[in-house]
Amino acid sequence: MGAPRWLDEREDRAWRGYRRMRRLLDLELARQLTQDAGLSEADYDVLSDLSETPQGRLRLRELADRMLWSRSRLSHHLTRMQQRGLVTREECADDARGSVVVLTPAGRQAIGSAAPGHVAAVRRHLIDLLTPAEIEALGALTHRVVDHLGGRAPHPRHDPEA
Amino acid sequence: MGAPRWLDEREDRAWRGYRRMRRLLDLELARQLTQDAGLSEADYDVLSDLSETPQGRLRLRELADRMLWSRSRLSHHLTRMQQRGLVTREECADDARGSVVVLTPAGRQAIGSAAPGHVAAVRRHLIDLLTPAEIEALGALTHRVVDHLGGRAPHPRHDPEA
DNA sequence: ACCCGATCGATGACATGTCAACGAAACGGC
DNA sequence: GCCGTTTCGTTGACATGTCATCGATCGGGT
Repeated sequence: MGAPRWLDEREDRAWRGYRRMRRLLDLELARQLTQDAGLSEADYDVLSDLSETPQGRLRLRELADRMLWSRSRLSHHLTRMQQRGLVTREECADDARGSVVVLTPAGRQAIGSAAPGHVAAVRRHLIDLLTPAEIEALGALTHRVVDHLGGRAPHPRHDPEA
Repeated sequence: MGAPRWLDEREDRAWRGYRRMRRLLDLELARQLTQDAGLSEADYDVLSDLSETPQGRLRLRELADRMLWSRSRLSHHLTRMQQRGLVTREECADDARGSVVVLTPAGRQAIGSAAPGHVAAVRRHLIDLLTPAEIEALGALTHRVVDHLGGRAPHPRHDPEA
């Protein structure tokens, strides 16, 4: 590679802003969730994805893929959530290797009461600060990047080699 | 609070896109850094911030604040980086409590050889996928959010109480 | 039916991040 | 100067994430 093309002033501003926003937003949303609902962001995401399915049940593998988590991470995390009574595991009917993650009533309750406050915080600290055009632009740009990156294997897998 | 104002379709698209982009970009950049330079993103950020100062030296507290890290996290991380010879600690002349983090030659070397590849990856997977208008918008919007959130205490401190 | 490679999920060792507590030093009112 | 408060950085216990590995099962080719 020749001389590296550094970021110009505008690019640098966008990149730094992005990273700083990321961090601050994370801290604030995590703080809000813990305080108001006793959930971590990870907990919230698991419950949220589960509750978006009609039955509140998903194969572990399916859930991991949707969340872009490793199966290992999800397995560990579910063990902890299970101990708190938010989810349970069931054996999978059509695949004896698999297990199904199931939302418990307590889990439904938890996500139900956490969601309004969380969404309000997302609005207060992000969405409501943006113009409609910016929201549109953010949607477009992030999805473009996701499509660009998403083509690759969903997980840290060794690429097929060049 | 009354009925929660959920996100409408466009807002939801932006929010989900943001979170997915975040995750994918992280995975890819971390992969690239580890593979090509043997550094984690955390390592890179520490070295990067240090190398942006004229002397390659910063008070621990100052560095932690810039990075939005807790002092504890930074202290732990520096211990590990120190063992790898990337940084050292020196006593602080004007404040006997303090310590100064100093970039070693090896640290300079590391960031120097990692930077081109890292910037190239940032371009390839983000910046170069955006139009100039989008870069401008991203810069504006992120900085607005940062200003909004940044007013609060830089760290998980108990708020002065209402 | 049988193999062989791939997939599923769990697990343990280890890396990293958080949180509360600490001792030392600095600051500020008196 | 002295005392109480705050700040600085470190530390240890613990929570969380990663990575390599495992046993079980699945599935396709023959």
